[in-house]
Amino acid sequence: MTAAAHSQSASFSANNDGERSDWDAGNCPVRDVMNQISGKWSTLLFEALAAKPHRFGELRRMVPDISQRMLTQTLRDLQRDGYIERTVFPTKPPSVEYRMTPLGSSLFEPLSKVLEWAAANHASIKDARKVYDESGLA
Amino acid sequence: MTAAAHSQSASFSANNDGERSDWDAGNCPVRDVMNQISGKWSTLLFEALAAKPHRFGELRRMVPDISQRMLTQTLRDLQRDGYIERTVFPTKPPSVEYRMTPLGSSLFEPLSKVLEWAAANHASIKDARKVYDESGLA
DNA sequence: CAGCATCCTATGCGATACTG
DNA sequence: CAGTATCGCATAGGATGCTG
Repeated sequence: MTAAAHSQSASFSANNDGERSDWDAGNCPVRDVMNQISGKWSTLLFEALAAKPHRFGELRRMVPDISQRMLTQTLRDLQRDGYIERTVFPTKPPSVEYRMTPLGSSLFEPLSKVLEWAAANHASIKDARKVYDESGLA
Repeated sequence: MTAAAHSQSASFSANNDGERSDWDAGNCPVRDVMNQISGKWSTLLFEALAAKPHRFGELRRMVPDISQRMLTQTLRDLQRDGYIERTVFPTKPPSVEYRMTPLGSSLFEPLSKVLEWAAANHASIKDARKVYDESGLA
């Protein structure tokens, strides 16, 4: 179907039957997926795990600003959606490894392109903001 | 630099100088850009405007669940970042047209790939969630 | 038609303290 | 080491009513 199923015309709009506003919540693929990967830390963790698996403490050091609460929670959410896999090694003290699943890797492919775009065009955006803010519309 | 500058190793982690946690806020391109496009409605509006320009009321009908408050605000934010352009036609009553800028289109290119992925893999994700939730870890 | 102003709630996220 | 449990706040976003 591609994204075209969402874009213009009558796809997610006109419904002359007068029912189903079923695009709410988990029924809209775009929102359902974006909602997850758009968390404050999800993409950073994707990047961190893209190259190779890492342990909890490693991820913590790689993304220094994250709180352990959010690290735990974000990892759980990503695992729940099937993007990453959690493996516990019953050593003492325990060690836990997180790695991307095939599903996660397949998402990261297009996603990484967006992240590259972000890095490449960050300056343009900051410029645009400056222009907008200084045109007296603030 | 690409996304690799963010991923593993010492890029955004180890800083033996012991200063700058400057990745906070608007200095991290990934977070700065993602923060915007990850709003609840941003991607839907991107899709809506990708094909052709639209007026306020049209967008409202294309994304029925959005409140006009959020429609206005999201459009303003996207305009501020330089993704879309707002043109007022001084007719009576007034009409306003929104259209993608080149910057917006260039972002939508990689972004649309993610949205296509979302549509294509939505089922897998819902499955993964089901499995996770039913494995008694809920 | 295309908004702006106000009020209110839900929740994402951070800080801190405790555990197997 | 790799978490869990509480508390608290800031803000994204919804509902409603008014305007040029």
